[in-house]
Amino acid sequence: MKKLSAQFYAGPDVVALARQLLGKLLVSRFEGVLTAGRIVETEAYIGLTDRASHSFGGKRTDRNEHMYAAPGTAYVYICYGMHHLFNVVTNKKDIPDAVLIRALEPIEGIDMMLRRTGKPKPDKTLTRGPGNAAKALGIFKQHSGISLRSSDLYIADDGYIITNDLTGVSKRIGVESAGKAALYPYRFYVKGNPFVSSYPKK
DNA sequence: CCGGGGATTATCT
DNA sequence: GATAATCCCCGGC
Repeated sequence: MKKLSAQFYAGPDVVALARQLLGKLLVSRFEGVLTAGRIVETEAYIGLTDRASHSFGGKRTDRNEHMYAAPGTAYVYICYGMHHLFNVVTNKKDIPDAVLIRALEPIEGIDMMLRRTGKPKPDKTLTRGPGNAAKALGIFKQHSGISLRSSDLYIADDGYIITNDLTGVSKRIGVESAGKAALYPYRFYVKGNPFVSSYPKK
């Protein structure tokens, strides 16, 4: 099991990277406690040209500043006033592409995840959805800007493979107001996995 | 299982 | 003052 390389995050195609992050392990080691989850759902945001992105058109504010950081940086922001959402910055510095981690399958440190989320016992809602996933790993807005090559928060490859026939693709969730961009097929998920936040309607 | 609506506040206009 | 890359609970089927 090894941390993803700086070169991985520097890839120029954020949509391809979102697909490749499926099956990887997101690991946090805050306060000496290891918690880890397998990534089972992601979404790509193409910073400059994607109306659903916080950095569309080159918009740059205090809130989204870390989208412009070096590849392999964490971008965490608060949504709906209460949820902390974790993203992986990719491409080059000053190109604000990012991948939103939408769901995890709990792997390690489940007791700690329960304590953080206040849930009485593990169930499929523990790490389902981007707000829950970040909460279970103890990721908050204050972690925005830290490197994913650090020892506190990183993504690792343990050799687990998500085959193409297990990979689902759909439009992104919660971006209805983004016009045409709302229909782009930039969401990837592991078919049949109970921690995936939702499945496309028939 | 599915859809509707309230919660709750940082951020931007 | 309005909006938001969400979640949970509730009711209906």
